[in-house]
Amino acid sequence: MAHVSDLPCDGDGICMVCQGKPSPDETLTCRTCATPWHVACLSAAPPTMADAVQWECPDCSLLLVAAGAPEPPKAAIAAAGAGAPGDLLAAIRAIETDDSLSELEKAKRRQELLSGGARAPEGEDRREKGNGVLDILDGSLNCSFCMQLPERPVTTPCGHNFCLKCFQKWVGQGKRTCANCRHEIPAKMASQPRINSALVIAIRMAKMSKSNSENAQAKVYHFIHNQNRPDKAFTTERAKRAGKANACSGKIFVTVPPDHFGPILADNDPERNQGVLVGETWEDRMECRQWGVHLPHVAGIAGQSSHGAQSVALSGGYQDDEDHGEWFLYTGSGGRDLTGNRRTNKEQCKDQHFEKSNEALRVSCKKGHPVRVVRSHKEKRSAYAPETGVRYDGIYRVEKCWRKVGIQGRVVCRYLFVRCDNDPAPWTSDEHGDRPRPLPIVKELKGAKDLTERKDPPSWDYDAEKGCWMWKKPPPKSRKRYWGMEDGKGMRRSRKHMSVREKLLKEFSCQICRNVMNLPMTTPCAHNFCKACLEGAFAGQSFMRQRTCEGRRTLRAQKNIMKCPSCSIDISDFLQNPQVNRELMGVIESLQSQALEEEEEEEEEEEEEEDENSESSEEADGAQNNLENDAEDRENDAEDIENDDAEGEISEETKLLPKPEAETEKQEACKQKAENPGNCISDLVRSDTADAELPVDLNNQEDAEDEEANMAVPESNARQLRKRKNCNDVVSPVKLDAGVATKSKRVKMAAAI
DNA sequence: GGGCCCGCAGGG
DNA sequence: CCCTGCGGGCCC
Repeated sequence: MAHVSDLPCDGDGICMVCQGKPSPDETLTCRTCATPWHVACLSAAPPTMADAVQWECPDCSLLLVAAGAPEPPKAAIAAAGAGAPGDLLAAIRAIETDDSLSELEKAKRRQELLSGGARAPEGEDRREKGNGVLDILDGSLNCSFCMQLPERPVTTPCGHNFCLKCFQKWVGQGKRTCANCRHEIPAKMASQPRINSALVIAIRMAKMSKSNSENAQAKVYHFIHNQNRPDKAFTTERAKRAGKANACSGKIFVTVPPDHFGPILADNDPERNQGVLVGETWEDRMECRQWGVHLPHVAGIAGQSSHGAQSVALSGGYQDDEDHGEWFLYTGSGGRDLTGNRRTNKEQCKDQHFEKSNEALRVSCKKGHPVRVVRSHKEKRSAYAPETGVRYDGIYRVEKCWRKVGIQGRVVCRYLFVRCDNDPAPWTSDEHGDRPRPLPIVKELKGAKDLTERKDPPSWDYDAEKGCWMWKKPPPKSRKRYWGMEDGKGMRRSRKHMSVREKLLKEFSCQICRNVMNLPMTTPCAHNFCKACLEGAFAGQSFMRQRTCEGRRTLRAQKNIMKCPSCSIDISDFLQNPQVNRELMGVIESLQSQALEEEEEEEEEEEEEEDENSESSEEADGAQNNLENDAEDRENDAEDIENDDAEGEISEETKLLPKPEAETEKQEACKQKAENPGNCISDLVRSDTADAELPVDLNNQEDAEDEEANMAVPESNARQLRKRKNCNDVVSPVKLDAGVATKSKRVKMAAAI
């Protein structure tokens, strides 16, 4: 708009344009948001006194043209309790003229209205609609610009949420204050906003309908021996230094061949029988590799020049990369000086050509193969990169590729990737995946050479009838052998519903105390913590990552430096006036009450079930596997059932524990078979403590027990692995310990909830 | 934060 | 067998 340079007065009455302090006569107060503005510095001051009374500041007039929204967001305004933009204004004026309200109350109401309206009425029964979380999202979360639920939400340090695009537009106009409360937006956030993934999950949870169909299918397939690989990458003995830098890459958990194209489905995931879900995050490339998503642990492109490329990693290695989420421009590899002992080098000294992995990507482009994409936290310039670790973002296709002179002056290979996945991307609150979209206009194509575009129909394409992306041609035949486990026992394990309590812990836990966030705050770097953790007990301190002697990662308080506990970015400014993210808090509160209700319901159901035949489930499972009828297998089946339940509802575990004999028997067997009996003893001890603590509310665990609490969720999984290993072959204690560590450290952010 | 160094997997 | 590689830990 015209008011690019317009800025209001700050909290101290200082004009943000001229830095002077105008007298009351020289200021104009917006009738909508009540912000004072310096008349002399306005690009368009009202012509008459009468106009001045009715004057509306540039920000508010901007609000009403709904920056960033293609059309007036009538629906959102309707949801906020007003019928049209005019009604919204009328509502604001009504607040202004209400003498019964104090200035503070007025401001509060104005903000409620502007941020999408007041919360749902207190007395309303949320469950009646069957959409508990959605109700609290009824406007309270909306972006102040477009009045819709934030699309790719970003959170300002003052705790207000906006769409990424609206925010960027605002910042692009030179605005450096929050559109809601006028707090300053840090320069770093203005230039590099990061999507608040916890909020994405919250919004999607709210939007998601309850009809989550479970598609548990079992299929027979071949396995090859993968037992001789440790679960975790481990340090070689001859390495001079410890750590993953000198590591073996670890066991591959999925049963896809290394040249598998497309998503990794439940059929190929005997560990969990759910496949790799969009949004799943791992600590590093090694762990990402273990789930078969992107195999090379240094290279960015996985592929063969004669076959095609299966996956790419975006981790900020090439400055030419350009990320727009649903589409991005990728740079090929090569042309760098890697002489000596270097593995990477930022400097490009040679031209790139379509050869090796660059050619592999071109093959995928020509054939229209699906390419898996992971983003790493190392990509700092992209708003779509995860805050931590490596995240699977789904399937993309290479629509075009070409060569051009890169930023460093040498020729680079370039690829246009466009997303085509059946699941929504981790940054969008859409419930559905991609639809075919027109190709973006790429400016640099003008100066491109060696342009390659697909001529034949793609092998992976959208089926309009079925409404999903799928193979339209047979996928390229694998030239390699399967990874995978020798036994198929994992296949019988069915995917369990995740309880609301578990979802809460998984998606909304504070990264300091590891409990569900209490008064959540979002840092400018888009990490979320409890208010108390950030400013209370740890006031004036910050944290640094540190390894314990066992190699576990902990957070240690570091005095006098205020760095984000998650990413070590300086957040001193934020900590001076940290604000709670009320919207996120609303979602968490609602989920907490939902969890309580769910748990109550389950207790009732359990009581009912107890009357029925308690042995039937075990019998039924045994019948499915009549080919393997020996006693050992029967025992393993029982174990699988137990572990399934342990991974599911927490309350289920307590229920199932009245089987102490079976448990002890197995432990005894393990003890005898394992080289180091200590593992099994600790196993016993561990399960004992877990049992003892389970009835306690997980939220109330002491900080000192953090590590134990951390272990509690993935433990059952790790325990099962260890048991299985112990019963199948003899494993050295080093490998066993390593297995536990991997499981406890893996960050999982399953997008499908 | 930058430089150095390491093992490893995979392509060719 | 050699070369390549958008890792990762540690030291400075």
